[in-house]
Amino acid sequence: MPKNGKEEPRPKSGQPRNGDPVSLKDLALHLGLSPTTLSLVLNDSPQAVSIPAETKKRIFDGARELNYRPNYLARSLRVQKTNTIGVIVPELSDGYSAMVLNGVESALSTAEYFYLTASHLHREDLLEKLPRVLIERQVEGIIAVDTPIRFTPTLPIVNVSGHEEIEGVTNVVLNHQHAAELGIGHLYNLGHRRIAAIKGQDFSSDTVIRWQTMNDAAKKRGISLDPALTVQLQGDSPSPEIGYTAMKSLLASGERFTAVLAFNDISAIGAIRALEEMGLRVPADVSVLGFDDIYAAAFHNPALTTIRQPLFEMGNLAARTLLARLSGESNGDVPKTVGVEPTIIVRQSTSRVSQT
Amino acid sequence: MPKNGKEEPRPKSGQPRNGDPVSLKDLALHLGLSPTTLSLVLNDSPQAVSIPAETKKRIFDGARELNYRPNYLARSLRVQKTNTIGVIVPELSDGYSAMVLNGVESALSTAEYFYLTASHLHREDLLEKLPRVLIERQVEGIIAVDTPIRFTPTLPIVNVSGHEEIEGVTNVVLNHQHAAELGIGHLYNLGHRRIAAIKGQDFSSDTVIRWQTMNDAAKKRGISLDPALTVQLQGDSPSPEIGYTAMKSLLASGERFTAVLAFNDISAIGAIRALEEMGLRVPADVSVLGFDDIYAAAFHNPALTTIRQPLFEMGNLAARTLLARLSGESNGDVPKTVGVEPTIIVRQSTSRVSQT
DNA sequence: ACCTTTTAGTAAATCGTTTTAGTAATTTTA
DNA sequence: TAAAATTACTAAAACGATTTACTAAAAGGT
Repeated sequence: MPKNGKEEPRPKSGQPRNGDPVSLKDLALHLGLSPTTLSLVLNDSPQAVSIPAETKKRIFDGARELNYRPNYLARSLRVQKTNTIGVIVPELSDGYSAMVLNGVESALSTAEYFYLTASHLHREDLLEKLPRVLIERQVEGIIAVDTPIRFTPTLPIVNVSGHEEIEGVTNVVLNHQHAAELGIGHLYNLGHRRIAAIKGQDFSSDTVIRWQTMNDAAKKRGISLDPALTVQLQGDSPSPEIGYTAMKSLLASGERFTAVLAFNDISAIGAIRALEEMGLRVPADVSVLGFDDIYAAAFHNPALTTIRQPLFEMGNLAARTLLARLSGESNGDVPKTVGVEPTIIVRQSTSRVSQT
Repeated sequence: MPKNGKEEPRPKSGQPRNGDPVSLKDLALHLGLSPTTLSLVLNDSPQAVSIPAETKKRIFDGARELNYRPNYLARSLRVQKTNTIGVIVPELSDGYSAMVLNGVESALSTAEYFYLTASHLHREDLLEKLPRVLIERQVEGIIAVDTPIRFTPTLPIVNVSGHEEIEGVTNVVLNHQHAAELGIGHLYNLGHRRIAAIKGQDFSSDTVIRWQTMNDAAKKRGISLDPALTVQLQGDSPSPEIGYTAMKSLLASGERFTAVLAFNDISAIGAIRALEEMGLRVPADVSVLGFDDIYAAAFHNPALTTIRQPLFEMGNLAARTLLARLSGESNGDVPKTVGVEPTIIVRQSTSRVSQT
């Protein structure tokens, strides 16, 4: 027969059994001690040295018995620290963001940080609103992925694939010049001179720099990327569809080319489909170079030659950089950029230009 | 010349300009009003009717001017509501989780909820720990994705592709029986009788039920899935690699078959590579049936015939179900399961069994 | 002219922790 | 044996909101 008169079965919807959560005060009452003592002991504070081991044990046992769980909200409010950051991505299902997030999480989890994710879907209103609501939720910093910064930073920001120089923002960037050298160099060395290109969408952070560095690398070799051989991805679907559509429209123009520089692997895969529907063989008739090296790249048919961008690493680095800024171990200085290196993975979608 | 003596430039590391955030008290002081009044007005509480429009305007203007942002922690603590849920997934980069998450987010954002994501990486310690720390962070409910429930629910849980019946847990499940009928039916109707199968890993929630329903569907047609033609995926890489390895080992056994039932599209893609390396053509010599219908499936070479699982929809439904339970609009009842239907997408990786 | 109602607010309690500043009892030191 | 130090705790003030219960002044009703 239970004797505590407090127990009114509060019928709260959806919740399975087990009454309301027990607070520190509840536990203190139950043990006949003050909340202060419990807090000191449970957090192993230096002031707890004077508490005898027996009392400590009583406290730990009581906590386990009553299934005490500290309320992180209350704690965070008091200590002014949430161990939470915000992550803003364009969209989750595009593979790119997921890989970066994976790296972010890996770095955060070892630091006991959590993160709130928000997708802006390229909508201007969300680009303005999401940082605000994340800040209201007291995130300590924000990692943006392939996302333009449309607000004035009031806390540490790290932007993966960001290229704008903004006070308070650290950009994690690929060495695009090197990437272009690898890509153009590879095609050039295989004898390709008329190279078609699929540019990224305007909303993609990398579109401009990629286009520029690719052009530079081409010029350096005495060739150029002909505007007549260039198409741009349209729409924000994460499917190969848009690469397919882009290549279709290029093919419709009747221009001739021996290689295609795709903005990413996804669009390369779409482009290959379009080429093959036209009766063109990859790589025999046209070489296709991807970018990113997503999981599917190695197993596509033909396996994609691609420029590998270390997405996990970039996310990981972004998180580590942010944590360093938060912990103050970077003593106050905000790196403008941190860089990562691309590599070229040569597979079956590119080959020497045919001799005919 | 600034005259407020309060302004000591607190040199906090990493933070760009702009002093400490302004609290309600700060704003109240600045306006010569009490925090109470501001709170009433800013939240448009019924008691604010007696506050004249002019004062209201003063408050709103002041809030904008000082860039006041309510502290969500404090608010949540007081009103005992966080508008936050936890999401537990095996891993982020496997495509499956990302698609589901996308659906989850879509449903949550319209309800002004945010979510904390955590990956358990199939580690037992994390399966036990993650729910606990999420609960400490006062999430109102948890969505688990393809994840075993290793704890006693004390708050509403929705498990996407969960199959255990647990008090307090709603499972969002595919109609696996229907899926098996579609899959086996399709292959059977094309004349296939010796069907190889790639089973999922033991840690995948769907492995058992899928295997069972596929066997049932086969039996119903007077055939059976021969254990000698069955292999299981090994390892937790989200790459086609493991499908490739599985198929390699099956081929090494020398058994003959005309079709392969893959656990998912990713492994189907790996399997196709292994088959082609053996000189077997897909679908001419062997038909391959995928599962999921990920973005890459339609653009693979050959395009994958696959059983579509509406992952976005499942995530969306999971979130909507959880929100309904939280809001109490489901008045307390906890649906054991909510179901979604598969469809078969016939493309180029399956064909009529050859007449030879 | 008195009572009631409305207007325009405010003080204080509260959410669940952490932390600062004590205190009373005991033990140690001089 | 008195002063100082240690031991074992606790009361109360934060953190930044929301909310309940007030109050004082003005307006309205009769």
